[in-house]
Amino acid sequence: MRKPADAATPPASAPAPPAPQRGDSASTRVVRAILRGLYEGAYVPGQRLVEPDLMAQFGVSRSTVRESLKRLEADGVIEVLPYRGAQIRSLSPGEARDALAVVGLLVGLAARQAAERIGEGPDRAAFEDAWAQLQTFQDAPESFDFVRARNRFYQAMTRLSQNRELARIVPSLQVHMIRRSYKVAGPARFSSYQAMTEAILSGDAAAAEEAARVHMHNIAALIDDGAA
Amino acid sequence: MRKPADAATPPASAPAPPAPQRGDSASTRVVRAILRGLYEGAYVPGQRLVEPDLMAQFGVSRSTVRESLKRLEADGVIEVLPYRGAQIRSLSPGEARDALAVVGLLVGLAARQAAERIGEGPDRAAFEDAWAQLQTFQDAPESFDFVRARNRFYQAMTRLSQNRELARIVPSLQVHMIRRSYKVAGPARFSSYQAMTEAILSGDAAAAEEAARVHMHNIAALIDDGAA
DNA sequence: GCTGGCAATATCGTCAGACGATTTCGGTTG
DNA sequence: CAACCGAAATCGTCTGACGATATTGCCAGC
Repeated sequence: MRKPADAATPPASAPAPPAPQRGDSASTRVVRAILRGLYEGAYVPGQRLVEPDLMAQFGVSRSTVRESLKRLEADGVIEVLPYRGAQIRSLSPGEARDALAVVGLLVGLAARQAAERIGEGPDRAAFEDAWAQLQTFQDAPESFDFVRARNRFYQAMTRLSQNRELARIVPSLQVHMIRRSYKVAGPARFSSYQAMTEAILSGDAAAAEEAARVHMHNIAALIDDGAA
Repeated sequence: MRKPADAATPPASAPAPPAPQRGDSASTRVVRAILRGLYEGAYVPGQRLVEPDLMAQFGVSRSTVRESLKRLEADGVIEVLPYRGAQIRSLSPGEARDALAVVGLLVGLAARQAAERIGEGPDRAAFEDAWAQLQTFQDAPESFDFVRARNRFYQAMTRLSQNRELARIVPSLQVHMIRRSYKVAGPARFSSYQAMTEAILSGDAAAAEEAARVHMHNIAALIDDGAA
């Protein structure tokens, strides 16, 4: 339908069925479907997302497609250039390291404030739930559902921090971590999460911040090993 | 035209003329006009932004209005609730302090990386220009143009850091600082900027980061004085 | 054969109008 | 006076269209 294709259009086929998701809004469904497609490899960095194609693939109008693209752009998943459309952002190893430096600072702040304010809100139970959920993936292979559980874990932590600015920004950072799957043995990874969680639940702000930074530092080291 | 008004609709009149700005896209003009209106007090926190009103005020279609609202939401200027429209975000003193903690971390990182990478790119001249521009406001009263100059200063610094993640996020933080005008004597404020600039230009990463944190810490102190 | 320029095409930004969904408001009723 | 219910307001989405801009392919000239 379109030109032979652009720089990158490898998978060729539709990324996912019209998404049998819940009764969310149409643009939410499209966003989620694209994120899942991204994780599953249906979209690759640099690939262009053309509005007419997305209309056909998801069976929605251009209004909805454009709304979805705006949201994905706000989350840093795609780049939109005027009159040149949207494309999946690609992260070089150096950019991934830079992004992790940012994530590390903010997650560290979230962890610290969460520990400081652990007693104030009714969100403690939600955080414990998110942690329990995350743990169920300990021995499971990396999957999109694990990524979602991890995001919910960070979201619960951020909510615990009661810092609305963090709540606004952190979601837009988590998404990056969808793409690079950091191949690390389950227990090794989970020890970081566990340290963070325990420090937060016990109200030890300094330990919580430290655990978050160590965690991000470890991931950064993995990136350097994997592609440097 | 609408109901007698909502929780807050004080200024009543249109915030600004259709904006005789440059040849940017329509949604860009609307975004800028709303930001200016926000600074000039035409919009107050909590005020609702109703799409039909904005269509009339700026003479654009609803597509454009919605596009603009999405951008303002991504920048944290407004909040959009499903089926209930957009409203100017209000920041309590506590939330302002939280937001400043976030800004402080990120600007600190930007300053540090800018100092580390000062020699690499061709952006040094742009940063010096932005600093020179900012200095012209040293003895001028606080104005929207000053805010824009300050934003360009931070943007230049962020570009200098060559950290694309920061480049993506920092703009969405600057906007907050439009609203609370921190009443502080010119020279006192500018000494912070000067310290940051000199540290960056001389490549002193630690000093640059420290200067940025001190600057944000000072602002936070002003907030606590002003409304605590 | 290669390069520059121009026309055709693809795609985007914006506009106009419409309809159902959801919330909110105001009046009626018990 | 409080709960209920209908009307209005507003939003989310759809359809179709037009000009603006970028990209592509073709052709002429060197």
